[in-house]
Amino acid sequence: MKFKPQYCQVQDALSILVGKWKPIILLHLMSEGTMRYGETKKALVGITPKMLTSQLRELEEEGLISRKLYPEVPPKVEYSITEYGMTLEPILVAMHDWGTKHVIRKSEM
Amino acid sequence: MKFKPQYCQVQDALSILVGKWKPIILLHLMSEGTMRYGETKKALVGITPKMLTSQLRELEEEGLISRKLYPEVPPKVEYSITEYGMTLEPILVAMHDWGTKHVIRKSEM
DNA sequence: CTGCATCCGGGGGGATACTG
DNA sequence: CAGTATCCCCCCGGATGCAG
Repeated sequence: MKFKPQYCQVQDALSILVGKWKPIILLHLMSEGTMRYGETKKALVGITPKMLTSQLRELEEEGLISRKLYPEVPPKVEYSITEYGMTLEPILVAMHDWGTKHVIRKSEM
Repeated sequence: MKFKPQYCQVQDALSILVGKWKPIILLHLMSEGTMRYGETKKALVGITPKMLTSQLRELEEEGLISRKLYPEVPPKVEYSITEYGMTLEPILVAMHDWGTKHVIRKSEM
């Protein structure tokens, strides 16, 4: 094994992904490319506007996604993943694979 | 891209790894195999006994690590990673790789 | 040596209502 | 359409002290 835990930056990756909706937002943007606010809201069943906005803002501040505002009426905002955001793909893929293989049976608890 | 976000279990993996010290504890146990309580405490600079215990307990409850108590005086407790815990290795490796490549410059902020 | 008990503060996240 | 504004609760994580 080639870990050097003492120099471990695992926490950095984790801190970026922590947030109830962040990983799934990133996955959506990775596969869809670009999505509008309402589009994302429909995709994330159960999310409140406040949460969606805050999660998007934090992802944007980290440089993982970009926000493009069209000065129109009605308003139009598009979110897309950045190159930097794409670097997280291997992690999300690993988590996605793990999640599908090791389904947690919380419904039985 | 082969994601199906609507069936996404990414959150499951994330929820298991969330905890200030969990990833690094798992990495240590993955590389060392077995560690005593005090050994782990020395490895995790700055952790308090309470936190170490709580994180270990939660990892144990998830079935990721196992706890072996030796009824001796003084007490001796050994923690080791389980097979189930090892299934998280790809995720932690991915996060570790990402972390070392994309070092976050928070010290400059 | 390996914990548990207690007190405490901050913030992530939920529900609901309102706005340019 | 794309968000704000408020209120509120839970629980993570820190500090300190005690115990078998």
